[in-house]
Amino acid sequence: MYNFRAIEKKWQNYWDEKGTFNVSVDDSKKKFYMLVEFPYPSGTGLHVGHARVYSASDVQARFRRAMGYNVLFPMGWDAFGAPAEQYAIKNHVYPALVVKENSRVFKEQMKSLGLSIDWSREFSTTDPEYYKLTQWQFLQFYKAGLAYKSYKEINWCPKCKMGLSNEDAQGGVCERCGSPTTKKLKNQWVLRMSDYADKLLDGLDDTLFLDKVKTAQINWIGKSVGASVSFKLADCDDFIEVFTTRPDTLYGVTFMVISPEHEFLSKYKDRISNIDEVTKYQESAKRKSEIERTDNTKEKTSVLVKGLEAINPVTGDLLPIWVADYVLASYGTGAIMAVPAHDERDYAFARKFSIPIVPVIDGGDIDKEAYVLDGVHINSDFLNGLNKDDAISKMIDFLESKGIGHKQVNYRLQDWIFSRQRFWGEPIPMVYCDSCGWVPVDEADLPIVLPVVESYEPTDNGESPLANIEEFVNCKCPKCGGSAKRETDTMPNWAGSSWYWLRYMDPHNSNEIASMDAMKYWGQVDLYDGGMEHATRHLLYARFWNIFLHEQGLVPYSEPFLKRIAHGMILASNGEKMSKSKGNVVNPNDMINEYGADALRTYEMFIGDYSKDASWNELGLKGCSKFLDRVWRLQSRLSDNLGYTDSLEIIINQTIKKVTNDISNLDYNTAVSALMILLNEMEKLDSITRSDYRVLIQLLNPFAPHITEEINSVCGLGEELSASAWPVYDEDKTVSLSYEMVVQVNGKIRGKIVVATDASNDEMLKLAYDIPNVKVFTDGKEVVKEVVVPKKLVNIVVK
RNA sequence: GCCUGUAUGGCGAAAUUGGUAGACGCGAUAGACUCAAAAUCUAUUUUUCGAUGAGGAAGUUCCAGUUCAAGUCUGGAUACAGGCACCA
Repeated sequence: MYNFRAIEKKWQNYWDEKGTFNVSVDDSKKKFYMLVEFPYPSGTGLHVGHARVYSASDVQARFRRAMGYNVLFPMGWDAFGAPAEQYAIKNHVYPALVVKENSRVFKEQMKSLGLSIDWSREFSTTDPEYYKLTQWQFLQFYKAGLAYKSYKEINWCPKCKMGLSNEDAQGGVCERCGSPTTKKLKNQWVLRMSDYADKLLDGLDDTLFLDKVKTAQINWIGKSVGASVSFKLADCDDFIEVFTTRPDTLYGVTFMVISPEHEFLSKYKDRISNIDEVTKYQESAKRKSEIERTDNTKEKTSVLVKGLEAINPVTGDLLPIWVADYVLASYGTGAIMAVPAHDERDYAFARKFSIPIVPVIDGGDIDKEAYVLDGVHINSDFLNGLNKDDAISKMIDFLESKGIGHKQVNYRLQDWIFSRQRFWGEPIPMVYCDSCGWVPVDEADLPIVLPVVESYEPTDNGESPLANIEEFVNCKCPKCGGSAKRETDTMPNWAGSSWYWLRYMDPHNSNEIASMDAMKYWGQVDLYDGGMEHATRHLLYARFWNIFLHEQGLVPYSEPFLKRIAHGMILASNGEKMSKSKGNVVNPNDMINEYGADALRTYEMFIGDYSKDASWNELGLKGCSKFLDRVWRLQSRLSDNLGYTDSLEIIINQTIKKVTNDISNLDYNTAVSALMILLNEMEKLDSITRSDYRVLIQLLNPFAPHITEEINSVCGLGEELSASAWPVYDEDKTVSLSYEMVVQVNGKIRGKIVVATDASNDEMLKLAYDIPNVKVFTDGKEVVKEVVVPKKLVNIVVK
């Protein structure tokens, strides 16, 4: 066993002292920007899942460097958020100190992995110099009219006095303290992201995101084309507006459903005879999450709103109005027209509450189930006999002519609620003045710094802990100079991560996000690696942010990321998620101590398809450590000769080709396997040349940078690997002169024979028929067909 | 529930995208070296019939289908994973 501990330390110190991986703008070189989602520096330290992702990014960075690129491979910390705040509340420590300590540990661990990061560009989203610019960018959103205040509901735990995510409020119970949660209406800052829905959709065409990532984004935006229709209330000159993708089924509407949050319930409370029942239902809805509310396996609950009725605009029929929580206030108008004959949910609802079902599309048997397929219209007056598309456009024309509806595009994408009632986030730089209203902080007064205090206890009324800190809250109005109060909401965790890749390009610039020169040179992120769990929100927020900055002339590209990929997770050996509570977390430090960083990196690359989850198995790591040991011991076979050994020439060229392609395609596991095969071949020989050895360690270098650099140095094989060009292969020398041809009869293998690579189809057939075992299956049979696949196989079809 | 993925030996996996299923690694078994062990090396290792040979049969979650040929394509089912807007 070679002394990996000393070797790894030696090269890590060497790279550190020399600044080997620090880069600067260099117009003479093409650039490659390798970005990986920066971590939240938790107190538990790095996880082997992190190690896989950063190792893979490092393989890519080292490979691209060898390919001649000027590679930007930076790292930083996404450190605002609840965990640091919770820790701070409990231990009365300023959260910045927690962040400092945690990120120090993370950095140390990353260094011990031998990552080729340019550490001169490190920052944390919690640095005042950084969040000053985050605040500045918020002001640009505000000044462009994209930030507004609006009342939005949040999950609320009355005991913890905290806003909760849906996950933390699952089943109407606070995950932290177990007490029942409710909803609270808060006046929140919101960014007008839905205005960018089409831009976010169209921009995807200019990217090379993985298809599943694109699909996730497209579905999240959820564009649908339909119509807005106004239903007049009976006895009243007011209208319920609905969005529907099927205005052609208007003749089949027999009732309407509104969400418990619908404004008419309070507006007309005096006319609703069963208002107590309705109010009770509204309360129960507050305890449910949207997932529970829209779960189709659960029985629909609903209350008839007595005293309010709407009128079907085409039939003139009176429509009962129901309130039900499966209708969400956040989608469309918070009200729907129900067509029970042709919608499964409406059908189940109508059946349960004995509401009439009127078929308007021919087909199916509506006594049994809703008919959701296409057909011609019936019972629909002027639409009768038309197909779906024609009926939709004719109905929209009709609605427009009557002034009670119009064509409309609807999005699932909502505006971005940008307020959090937390201490540990970027303060939103706004001031409320009784005479001037909301006023933005003067840009020159940024950053609005988080105060250093002893207690971060939450408030009783749902305000941020900042609201308790008077010296923070009280200020002068930037406009009139009168006394005013600061906004105490802070920004969501997503804010700091919505522009961090720009900052890496010019991290010490104190005047602007980054200089235009730096942003033009480093350009778009060439490869952005992150988890699938961030493929919707983070990626959409970041793209929205960047598109906006581009429109403001602040950044040179509209789309920030050229290619976004998604890696899998590392699971415990039993396939469960690793978590502290289950006690199954594997610490990379322990693995590095026992097997070395090179072995850990190689194993994590070899463990399986990078895009898929993989279960941890220490025996696999042991195997990779053995592999590196064998590479080390190959030194004993090293001769003084140069040039590839004749018998290795083809496999060396094949391996260069395979490893090059595999790393480019992120097929790290098969690249490692190809290197193992090459090593197996070399070990069969008594001696290998210096060129043989050098090419092996060059190809292995991105995976195991320390041991390869050491072998290269002690054997004097050539220039330092981190400064060497990637080996090239000769295509002609990747193909051998002969191959094993497969012979099938009726698709079953009946023989194999070695054939010259350049054999003609006729020669292949002749050799196939000559095989004794093939004769057994063809003799006396009629040959129906002969299939010849050059350089592969022959299939003889007989009857 | 909805959206998106995934499913291959005892285990992690591969398969040039319709052309030899199981490369490579782990584990296991047997052997060499050793007083012995570890380490290392060699051989075997999908199941089954056959004699440990030649060879045959079955086999990529399940059920159908397309094709000379299906892990790969089509339709349906099941299970698991990720996301569902204040976890990061």
